Amino acid sequence: MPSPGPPCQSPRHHAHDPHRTSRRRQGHPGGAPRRPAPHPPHLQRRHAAGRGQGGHGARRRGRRLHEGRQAGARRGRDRDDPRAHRPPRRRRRLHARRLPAHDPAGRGPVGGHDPRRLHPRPRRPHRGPRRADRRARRRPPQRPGHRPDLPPDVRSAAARGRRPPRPPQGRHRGGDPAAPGQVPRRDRAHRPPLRGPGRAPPGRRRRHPRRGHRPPHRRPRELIMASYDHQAIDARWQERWARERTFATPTDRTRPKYYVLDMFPYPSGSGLHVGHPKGYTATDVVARARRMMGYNVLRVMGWDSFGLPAERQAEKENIHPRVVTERNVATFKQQLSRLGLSYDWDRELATSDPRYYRWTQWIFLKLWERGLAYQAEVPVNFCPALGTVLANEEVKDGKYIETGDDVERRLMKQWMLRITAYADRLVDDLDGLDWPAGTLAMQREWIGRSVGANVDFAVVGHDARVQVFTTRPDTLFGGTYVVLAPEHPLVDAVTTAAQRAAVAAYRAEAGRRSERERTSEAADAPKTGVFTGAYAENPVTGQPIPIWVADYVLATYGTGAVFACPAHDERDWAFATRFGLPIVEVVRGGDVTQAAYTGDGVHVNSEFLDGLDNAAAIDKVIGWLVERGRGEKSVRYRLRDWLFSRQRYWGEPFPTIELDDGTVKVLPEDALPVLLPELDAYKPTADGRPPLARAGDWMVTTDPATGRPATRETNTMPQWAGSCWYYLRFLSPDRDDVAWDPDEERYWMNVDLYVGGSEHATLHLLYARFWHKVLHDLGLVHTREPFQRLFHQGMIHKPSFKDARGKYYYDHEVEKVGERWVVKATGERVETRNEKMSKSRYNVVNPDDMCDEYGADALRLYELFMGPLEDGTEWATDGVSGCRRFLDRAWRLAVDDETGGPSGKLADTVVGDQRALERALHAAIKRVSEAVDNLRMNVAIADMMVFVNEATRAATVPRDWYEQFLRILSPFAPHVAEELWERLGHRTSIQAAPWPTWDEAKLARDVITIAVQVQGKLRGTIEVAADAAEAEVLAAARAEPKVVEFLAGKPIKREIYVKGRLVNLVV
RNA sequence: GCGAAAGUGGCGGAAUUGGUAGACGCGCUGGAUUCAGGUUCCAGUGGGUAACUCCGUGGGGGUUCGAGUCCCCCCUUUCGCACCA
Repeated sequence: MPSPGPPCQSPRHHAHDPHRTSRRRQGHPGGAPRRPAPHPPHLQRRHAAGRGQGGHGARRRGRRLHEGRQAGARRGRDRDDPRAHRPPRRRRRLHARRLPAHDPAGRGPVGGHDPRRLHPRPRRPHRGPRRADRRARRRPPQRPGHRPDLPPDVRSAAARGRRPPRPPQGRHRGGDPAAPGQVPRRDRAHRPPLRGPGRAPPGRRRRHPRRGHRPPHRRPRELIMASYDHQAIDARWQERWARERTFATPTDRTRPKYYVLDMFPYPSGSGLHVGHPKGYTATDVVARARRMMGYNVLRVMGWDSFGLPAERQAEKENIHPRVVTERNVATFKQQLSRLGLSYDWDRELATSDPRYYRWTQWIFLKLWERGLAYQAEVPVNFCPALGTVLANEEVKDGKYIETGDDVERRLMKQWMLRITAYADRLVDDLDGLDWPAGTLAMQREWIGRSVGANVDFAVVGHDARVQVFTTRPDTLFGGTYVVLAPEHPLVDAVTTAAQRAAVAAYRAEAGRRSERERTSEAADAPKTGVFTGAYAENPVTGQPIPIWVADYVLATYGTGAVFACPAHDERDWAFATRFGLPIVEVVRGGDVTQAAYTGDGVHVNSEFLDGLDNAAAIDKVIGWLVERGRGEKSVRYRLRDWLFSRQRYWGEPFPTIELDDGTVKVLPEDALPVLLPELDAYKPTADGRPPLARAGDWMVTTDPATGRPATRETNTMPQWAGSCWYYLRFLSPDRDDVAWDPDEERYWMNVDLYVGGSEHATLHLLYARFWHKVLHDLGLVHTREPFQRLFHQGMIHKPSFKDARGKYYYDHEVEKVGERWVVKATGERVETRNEKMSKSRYNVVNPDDMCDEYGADALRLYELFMGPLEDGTEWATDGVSGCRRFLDRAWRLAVDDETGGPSGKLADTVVGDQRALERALHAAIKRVSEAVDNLRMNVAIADMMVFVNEATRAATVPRDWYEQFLRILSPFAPHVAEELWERLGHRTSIQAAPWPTWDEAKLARDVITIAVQVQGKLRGTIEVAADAAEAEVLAAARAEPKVVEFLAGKPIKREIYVKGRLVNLVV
């Protein structure tokens, strides 16, 4: 898909972050191998870091040094990196001990003594940076992420960024000069010196994030405690999953299948931001849960890797687009890998790989064979800035939707695909799909099928007829004039001498206005037009009516001519009123002197149509016209054929040649793939031909059939081509003899769940459906539609800061002064808006940073916890830490903070009355199970939190219940879940454990609370047995003291009882 | 302009689809633990009020015993479409 998150796309964005680009370049000299090595991500990382001098960590640190006053302190702390001189392991371990949680009930693993007494130096969680440290570093006032306090938002810097230190707790700090409100808590200068050598350095990982600088040996396992070591655990399980091929696609065919697919990304140079993984995480939860539920799951990832940005970047750096692409893919893959997504990486594919695009070319041959591909001299949208043509769909308001570059009309010979031949099926087959209603509507609208009639109007005094298309032939009796588009071929012929000058002037004027102006200036602009002096004969009344020329009639739609019925069409009404043309009512229902009436109604003034409603009148009049040869039924579409060529290098070459006599023919299948030639430049040639024309040797060829000289096509296919069928290639990506294996296709298709952004609602999804239907007609796929269920994840937003010139700033470059935001350096005012995250808006949050700091599981949870999957929400890094705390609590249920061993909290049996805990467990199982279907992940996570809170409060937790919980947690937080599962003694992956089931009976309560209302207002609650009879409940309600008070002795007129919910007493 | 969706605490969001508004998380307040920061744990947290209570789901009407939920009008935001005959 060209643009997963549109903004990452444009090459101009690269310029904004030279650090990153250069860092990447250093880290991956020569790009990454195409078939990635099977190394787990963390290992790859190490390699990468090892290669670049200094490694990425150093580089990044260097960058941060510029970021403000925190830098000095940070650097200082780096210097006494305690890891440099670690104490012997044993001692470390003692220091690393975590205090046992306070146990109010006096039970638990605390034992007879308090280790604190033995160790004057308190230990702190060994793992995981402490929150304050993180916060301080992560978002010093000048750091990004820190300004959630947008103008309307009151939780401002005062509350967060500039929060005063906690007031002294008692007298210790009574005399502290650092009085509350004066000294930012994060100011390290005021911190007492801390921690001995055993202390784990807080924030360590942040300063030496993933690349390089890893400690020479791994932290011993027993030290992984209360706050679990996410770095070690994430890496360990990712490595293990890769080694054991845990997510390999199953080959047995006895189980039901589930094909869950993410819209594959265009690997832009900007890398991922936290907006990308939202959909991927959701599908990962579905995939992991479905596996546990016994499904064979196909879960794959690939790259939509042809495309303009790589080509432009290649020009800029003077390297091959392939190199740029490989570099970007390596970055994307590395970032994705850290999230622990359960892809079968063996099936990774890239559309720019000749092994892939060979088959894209092959499908083109099929389209050709079916007569669906043709060349035509057509007016195209040419974008001079890009040097290429664009499909209609890629142009909006005269600009390229991706970059905003201007687009103009030109006549050029182009490849076209006859998608219009499938228009009806593309509309009709939408009916069986489980897609968002809005997307279905957009597709229907885009295809724009309208059913109506072609009607012929004879021109008075000429041997010519004007054919019009109309959806309302029933209003022909109200047709009081005819309008031709300015470009209509009959204009010249019919215009009278007297009107010739006026018409010519009008046409010249209309010609000067671009199509864009004419359409986008919209319906509200006053209508313009000019009379031709000619008349046409109304085919039903026989009356002569004037012929006008007006640009509200489009030359490109229908027949370029309409008959006007001002009484029942708003545009005609506006035009007729302006130019004093007659308005004749033919459908009752409105006041046509005031406005057009477009609704249904009884026909009048219409002779043989009188008394009929719209539908019946339409039928009847068409029959009447057909009988007399004056018209016919007709269906028109807004959809046009698909302009399928681009004047670019980095795309699929067409498998076609042109012979010396101008004949165009396709190459045979065995000539595939037609490889892209190597070039030394990727710009168009001096004479304006596409870049491929630079490859003289490649271009000149012979017709394999006849041996005659021929030239190759120098256009390439658009980026949509590769994404039209990738879901099929995933079925057998390693086969070179077929595009996909038919048996695999029969088993796996169609895609059960397809998740991606709504920006593809029309383009990609329409094109892919079109190809799929062609393949279906060829017997190559067995389903009519490719994507049974579609879901759009919402966009993630963050505040952006922009000055009057449109320049964006990072949030650490601005500050809030009073109610306004200004640039720190210059004091210039900036405007702030919540915008979708993108590199170009300087408001991205990098998932790598989140993984470093909170771990992949916390990030995954937060992505889904933020809100409904389909909604856009504002990113709040604090929310990630909340999810991390939830995981920590879940961890502590099983793992003792003190020893790193079993917590002792897990019991073999139920102890006492634990029905509340059991209810929470079953509620969570139910909610999570349902979420796998309805994708309401946020509430599912909330219910798991309830269980953990409940379990934390409990003295003991039945081990079996805890394990059930771990299993439902595992799709969301797989690393932690696997680790805990293993620590509980399981040898096999939690992925192999069956999905737990819930019991509705366990969700019930014996005693329920009933709300009691008087006059509909809540006055009290009563507790009754769940199975209490109505009379009993009502009696209890009437007896409730508060209720008695509000009844005030008045007679009860009515008693309403909603079982299990409430009682309402009406007096 | 047309169409669709949505407006709920300081914030992100719940609410069994007409039945106790504010689940869960963030933030905040207090307490315990701590030399201390942090962590962890406990308690609190829609607004007004000393309290009784009253007011609260964008605004205004309405239906109903009962409305965040249904109906009508208006406002705002987001996304589509933009003279498609």
